[in-house]
Amino acid sequence: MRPVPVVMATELHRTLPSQVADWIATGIVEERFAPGERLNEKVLAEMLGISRSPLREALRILATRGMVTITPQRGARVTLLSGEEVVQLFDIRAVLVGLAAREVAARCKGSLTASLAGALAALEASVADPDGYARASAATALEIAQASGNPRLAEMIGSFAMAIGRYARLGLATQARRNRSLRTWRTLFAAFVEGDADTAEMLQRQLAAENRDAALQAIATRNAETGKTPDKARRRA
Amino acid sequence: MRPVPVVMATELHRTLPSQVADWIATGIVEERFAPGERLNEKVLAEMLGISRSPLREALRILATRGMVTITPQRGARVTLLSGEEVVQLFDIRAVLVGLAAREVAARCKGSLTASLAGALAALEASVADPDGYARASAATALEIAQASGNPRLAEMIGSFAMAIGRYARLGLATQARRNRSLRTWRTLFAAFVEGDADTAEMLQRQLAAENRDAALQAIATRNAETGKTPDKARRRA
DNA sequence: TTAGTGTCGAATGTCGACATTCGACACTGG
DNA sequence: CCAGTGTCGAATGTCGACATTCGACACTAA
Repeated sequence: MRPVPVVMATELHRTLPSQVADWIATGIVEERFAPGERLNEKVLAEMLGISRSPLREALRILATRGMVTITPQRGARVTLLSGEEVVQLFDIRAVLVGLAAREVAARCKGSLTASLAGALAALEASVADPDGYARASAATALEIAQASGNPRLAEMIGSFAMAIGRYARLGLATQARRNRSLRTWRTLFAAFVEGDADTAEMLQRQLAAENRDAALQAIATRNAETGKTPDKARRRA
Repeated sequence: MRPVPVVMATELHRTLPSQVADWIATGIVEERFAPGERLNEKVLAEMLGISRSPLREALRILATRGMVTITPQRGARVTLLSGEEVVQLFDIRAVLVGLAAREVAARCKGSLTASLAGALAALEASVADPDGYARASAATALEIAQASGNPRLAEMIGSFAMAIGRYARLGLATQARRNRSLRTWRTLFAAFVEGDADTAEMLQRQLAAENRDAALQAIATRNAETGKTPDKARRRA
């Protein structure tokens, strides 16, 4: 098999493991790697034309983002979450974005940042497109996180977005959900300009909770259609 | 230099990088490695009698815990946090333990778990001992996190405890602070048995915020005595 | 004296190979 | 026919060596 030229040798601005991690992450998001799928080190390394060392580091990076699960002596798999675990991750994410919203409200009192305004505009523009709105929603949360002035918080929220993005999309599949979501976003941004930190945190957590429930329901529906019990179907690919 | 036998070859229950990570982490907590100190891969590997491969993985593990900062092409250092960064980490930790407290209140309504009761007893018993109380405090937070039924949350709170433990100790150095802290703990546990999730979250966040402020003040005091501006003194060891 | 530049050394990044461990399949005995 | 066991294969874990890059020091010129 000839190496796939996804990693440019001339692209010097990032380290090799980091580039590889992003490539695999993109593959996971684009569903080229299925949840639960085994990630063979040798195969992937040869596919990319690199050694196993940087590949292993890439897998570790993805493990910290929660996108890959590494089991000692048994290798790495694309993380497959049970319904319960999805709920738990959504809950953690909810309080994190709540904190970010609180900080933004305390900072942006009076006027909105250009990037925040742009994020809201993107939400308004994409409300009819399920996939686009999901992307805009995640981008807005990340924008808020970055505007919070807490880099570590932004990093964590970004990681969660990657890990549960697949499930977040499920929760925004219907037009009714997106309409309701957009309304809450508008109220949240209003709280930003008013500098109301408590309300901002509450709204952001409410939004995350709604997304959680909608995603969970979508998962349950899908499982009922597929006839599977994914909580137990976590062995073998 | 003869290898230091800190890693038992017969200890099979954990992987080598994990053991090495814990050994270094212990060294950091016990201040055998100073904040900002360079961690030379070759030196450490020879010191432990292992190769650089497992050592590098250990450093990556510590990086995910926030105890070590890895800069590409420049190696790993023991994380040295500025006052601002300490505040930011405390803020994130505050909402995480708040979520844990909320879950515990929803679950433990009526009666306390044995381990939770034990944690409170340990707090009561160690209120006169600064270091002991700090340990008991961190242990209690971790106990609550584990009792929340959210493993990922518990893992994250544990990581934060390791990363900011040094600073948390500073905030509990005075008897007055410990007395006030213990009073809040008592109220929090009362909220647990009453099943009052909102109050539990509020109290836990309040406790974390108090610890944050006390730690920050202690840092400022220490810096004034040392005559340093640590926010800028982050270069070289 | 100082700014700039070149070289040197050391540390990290990467690689290929060997060692070890786990899972699967087949075989044997009951 | 089934349970148990042994062997085999493949994948991960570890290692030592080479390649590359960054920082430090010394040298030169203005």
